[in-house]
Amino acid sequence: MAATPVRERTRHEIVRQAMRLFQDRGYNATSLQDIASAAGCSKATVLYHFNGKPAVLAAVLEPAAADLAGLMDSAAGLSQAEAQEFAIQQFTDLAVRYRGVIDVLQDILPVIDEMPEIAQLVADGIRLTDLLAGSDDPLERDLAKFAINGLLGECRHPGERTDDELRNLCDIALRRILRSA
Amino acid sequence: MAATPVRERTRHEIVRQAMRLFQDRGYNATSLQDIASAAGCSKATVLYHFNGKPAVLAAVLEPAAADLAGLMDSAAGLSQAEAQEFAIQQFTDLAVRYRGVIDVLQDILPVIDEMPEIAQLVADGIRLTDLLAGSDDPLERDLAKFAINGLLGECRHPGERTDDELRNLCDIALRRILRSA
DNA sequence: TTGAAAACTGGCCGATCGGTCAGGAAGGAT
DNA sequence: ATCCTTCCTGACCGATCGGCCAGTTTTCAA
Repeated sequence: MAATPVRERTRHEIVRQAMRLFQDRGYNATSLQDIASAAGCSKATVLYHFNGKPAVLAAVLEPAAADLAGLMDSAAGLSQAEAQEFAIQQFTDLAVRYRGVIDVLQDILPVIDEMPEIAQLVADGIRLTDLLAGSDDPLERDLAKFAINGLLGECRHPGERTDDELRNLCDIALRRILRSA
Repeated sequence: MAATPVRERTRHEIVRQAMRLFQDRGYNATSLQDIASAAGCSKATVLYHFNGKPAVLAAVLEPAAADLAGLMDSAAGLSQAEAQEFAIQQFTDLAVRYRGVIDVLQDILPVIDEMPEIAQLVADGIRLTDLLAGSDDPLERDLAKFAINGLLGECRHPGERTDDELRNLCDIALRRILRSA
């Protein structure tokens, strides 16, 4: 088969279990041993495939980071008003699609600046906030940050809401707080 | 002097330094040794005055918890509409007054249910959410939770905003999202 | 001044953490 | 079957954590 399937299979299982555990207990409360046990391998194997615990986190966040980066590219040539509407729609969609992953971000925030592995994701997130603001007014920018914080918190406790319910809630909340409906 | 001033003096210094460190680095990233060093005593002394690390956290949160509890008492006999307006004003005020303490709560959230020491604070916080909703409509209740999450996040990074700026931002954001202005 | 209570401390404990390393097992091309 | 690469592991390391305890110092009322 293409390249080495065994390598990818193990890596994928590690990432899958890490995502599940990060969601359940948070990043800090999940040890490499926890991930290894859940993935059916040894802790040394996890560290063979990933260069440290932050690298595992980066792998977990990678699909969301890639989608967000693509989203920001698409918004490049838009006007401020267009970009805001685009951001509301696409970010709501992104939040729903990666609701579990977003949940993981919660207890990384205090040390997120010390994680070069996800610096691009953070940078894109900040740019998205600017788009959401739809204005250079400091108040509107703060409100956009307020909205994102609310949305991040709302993605916690997955399973309490269906995807459609979450999508609807996010859309309403963003439009109320951003005054663009 | 009244009772034992030496005891209270040490306890107070420990709590003061713990609050500062919890704000700066977060609860989990702050060790008992860090607190002890900052307070100018030994780790054993911290554990002599407080029955474990969660007890230190509870002491740090205590003033805010007491004010919140009093606030909930005051709202007892109000109508739903009155209670909502009351909640918006008082919670904004509370958030500003204890902005540092609220910041501390952030990285406790994943395990907040396993901390009996602050169960009352959590319970009052949930009741406050109900008041803010101003309605039994599930959507409005979710939006209230959304607003609280946004406000919690906004209290992060103290010092970037003055108290008045924060108060104004919270008031505007709450009224926009709760549709009660 | 004295002696008991309160306040405090150094040293130690078991557990757990992320991470390293030498070497064994598995797998595929020849 | 051979051999080299890839994959994987048990054992171990140093550091750090929260917490405990025996014993010392300080405080203060009698």
